[in-house]
Amino acid sequence: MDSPDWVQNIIVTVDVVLFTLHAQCLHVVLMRRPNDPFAGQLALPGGYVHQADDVDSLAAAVRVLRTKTGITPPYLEQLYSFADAARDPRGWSVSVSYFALVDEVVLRQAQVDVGGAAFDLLNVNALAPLPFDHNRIVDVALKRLRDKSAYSLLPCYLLAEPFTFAQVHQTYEHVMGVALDKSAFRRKLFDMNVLQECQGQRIGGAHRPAQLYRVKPEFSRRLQLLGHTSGF
Amino acid sequence: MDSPDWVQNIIVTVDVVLFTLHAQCLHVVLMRRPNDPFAGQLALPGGYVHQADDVDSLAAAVRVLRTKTGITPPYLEQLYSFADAARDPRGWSVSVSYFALVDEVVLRQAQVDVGGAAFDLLNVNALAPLPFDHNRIVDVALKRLRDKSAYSLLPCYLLAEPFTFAQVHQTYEHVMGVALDKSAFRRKLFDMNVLQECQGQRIGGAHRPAQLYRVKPEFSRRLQLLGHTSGF
DNA sequence: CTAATAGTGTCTATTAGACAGTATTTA
DNA sequence: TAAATACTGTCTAATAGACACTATTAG
Repeated sequence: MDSPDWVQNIIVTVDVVLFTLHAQCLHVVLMRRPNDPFAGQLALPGGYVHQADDVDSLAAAVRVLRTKTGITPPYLEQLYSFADAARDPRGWSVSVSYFALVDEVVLRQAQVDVGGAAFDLLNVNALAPLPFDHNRIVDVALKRLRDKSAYSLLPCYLLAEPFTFAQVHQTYEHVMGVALDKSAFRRKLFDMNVLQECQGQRIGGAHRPAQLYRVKPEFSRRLQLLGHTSGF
Repeated sequence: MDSPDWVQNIIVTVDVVLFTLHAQCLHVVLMRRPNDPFAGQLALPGGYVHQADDVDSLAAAVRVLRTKTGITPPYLEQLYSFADAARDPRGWSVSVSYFALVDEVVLRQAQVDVGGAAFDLLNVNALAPLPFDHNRIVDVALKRLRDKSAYSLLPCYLLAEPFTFAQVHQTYEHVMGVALDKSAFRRKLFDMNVLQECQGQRIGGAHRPAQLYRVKPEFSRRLQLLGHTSGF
């Protein structure tokens, strides 16, 4: 690196693509921007990195989500960095982007806690034009989520625990956008050895009750916040 | 994003993990730092983003590599962003990191053009302690390279064209660090349909000459500089 | 019993590893 | 011819999809 005989004046932000499952479809959480640029428009939750408060960019992402949405998601992973002169009208900027998963129950509770309609959900299959390069960020996040879902337990983080095998199966289908053979999927899922059976059975209609599962503690929840490119 | 009622003063750099194959082992290109911090030590080629010159972080990475090593690598991909308060003694910093591949012939030619021992090679299996968090960056890059090599033509970019099947085979083995069955590898490689035969045959010892190949133009070389998460 | 959903077994087509065999060159 | 390397064919074990089957509940 050269000596700084010229001055850098680059904006550094974090943005989070927070996915959830609503009405059997993947949705992205969007917030109405309180300030310029693009005040009043729906955009990804994001914000400046605070040098004094954030030890690193992950901490910044966690803080932004907690502050703006009230959610601390069970899964959060760095996605990509979008860094160029044109993406923000204020000038050269870096967005260190993350993607996150949360179940709808936690999401709705947070929405109540924060006091109503703080954020909106948008179906990923019918995404409105977003400010900055946020459409591109969502596209990259969606691709990453689908790619990783083929060999990981990621979609399980979209479900409230405990959940049934059928719920997991449907969730993978909704995320991947294709039908998955039940039997083959069952083998693959349980061969991953990441779920554990729960006590109690699902009550429902006039049908055979299903076994309940949760993610094993060692793979579960906020542990994922640490390693940034772990397998699951 | 909130209004900037406080001031950001974050250093934004790019760093590149440039791999090559030397003496049948993966090596990383390192440069002796001309300035503080860590002046005189070997480190990854990197530098400040120049807001005036670089349209985006990829352009910054290309410029840094060209300027410092004389190399424009055939493959260059964003790796990860390392962004925290502690990695650089000068303060809160973001390193948008890239990884790149180049063959040793191009590398040596660049070394001559630049005028001698501008850079060093370090075997990835015996990596010295590096300044900043560069060891961690190399680790992440190495993992990414190995993961992607299992289902892509990435290791081909470590070879000078044209090359033989045997060379490709050995290169994959050196990158992955395991023996690969020749016959199965052959099927897999050609099923990818990314190589094309060349005129002429390799001359060598008193043996049957091998067919020569190159990467098909549509998958080849600096096209890769564009799409940032393409399959190959 | 029936209806409905949960869960299992089994056949088959495809794939990857192992490895033996054939082909083509120079000396 | 022999020696060396390039390339191909075939057997087999593991895998994934398709789909038929059994199991367990409420009414």
